[in-house]
Amino acid sequence: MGRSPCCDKDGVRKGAWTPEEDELLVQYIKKHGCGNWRTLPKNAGLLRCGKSCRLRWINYLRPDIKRGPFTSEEEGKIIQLHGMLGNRWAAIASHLPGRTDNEIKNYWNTHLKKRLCRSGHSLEAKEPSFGSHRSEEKYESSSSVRHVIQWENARVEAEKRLSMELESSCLNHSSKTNTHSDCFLRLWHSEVGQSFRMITVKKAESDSPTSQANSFFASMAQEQASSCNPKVQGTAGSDSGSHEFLDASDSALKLLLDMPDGNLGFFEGLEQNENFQGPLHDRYD
DNA sequence: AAAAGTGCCAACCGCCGAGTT
DNA sequence: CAACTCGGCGGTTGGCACTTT
Repeated sequence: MGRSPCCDKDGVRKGAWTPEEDELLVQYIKKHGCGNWRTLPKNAGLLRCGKSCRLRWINYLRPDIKRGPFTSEEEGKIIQLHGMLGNRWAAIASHLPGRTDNEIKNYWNTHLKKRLCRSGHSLEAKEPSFGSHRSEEKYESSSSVRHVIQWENARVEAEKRLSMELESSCLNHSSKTNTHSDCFLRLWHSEVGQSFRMITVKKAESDSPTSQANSFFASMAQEQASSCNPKVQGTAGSDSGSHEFLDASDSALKLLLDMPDGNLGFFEGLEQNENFQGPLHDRYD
């Protein structure tokens, strides 16, 4: 079931788009819409492959594209969403109107990732470089977002360690890994992790003056919780239900939120807890 | 002033899932 | 049911702009 190339390599232009090409593409789409990307370049008189046209339109020419630097609110959203969704740029972009997945991916790789790595183990101790921009100061001051960054760092580290461990366990023909890192990942995907995300949202709502913009996180978290865990699904729709759920995990979450950086020893005890059964159990066991 | 190094981002590439034939 | 097309996605890269030496 091989996949043929989307266009003939011969006679197809590559590289940067010229203003003339942009104009042709915009005019064509304005007139006819973007129905079939494969035939579009031919019909529009462009020597480009359909994919290239689609990308150019989506990432650059679309009228609703938002230009200019990312706001601190957008940065915060990206960090939180990346913490929840990982590298699912399209999903992240769908929550940031006017921003493209490519733009967000680039922004993450060139700015946010480096910043998070740099701040890595010293988030509590303010580094001068970290707080050099006003936007950074703003979200650094939000404890909820700071906690998400902590979690994001820990999660990325854990994923890294886990992949190394899985690799070495494959080499050693060992069937099971029960380590620090997958302990963290299970916690992240467990009810406790999910409720942490929800509480973070609630905190963000009350911390920030732009609570309306943050309210979408609540639904995101609910969505995540219900899709990840059937136990949560039953209560996801009702306010009272979700409150009960939050109350039940409250003490554990207080511990989590106040946990000093890198102190994963806390998780060891939770492994005994029956609630601490995230989807990763199925995934890695 | 020029070479080397670095950062950034637009665009490409290859893979995947859904839909169609 | 297999073969195929298409749109979409995420990872990667080429080249330009800027900074440093």
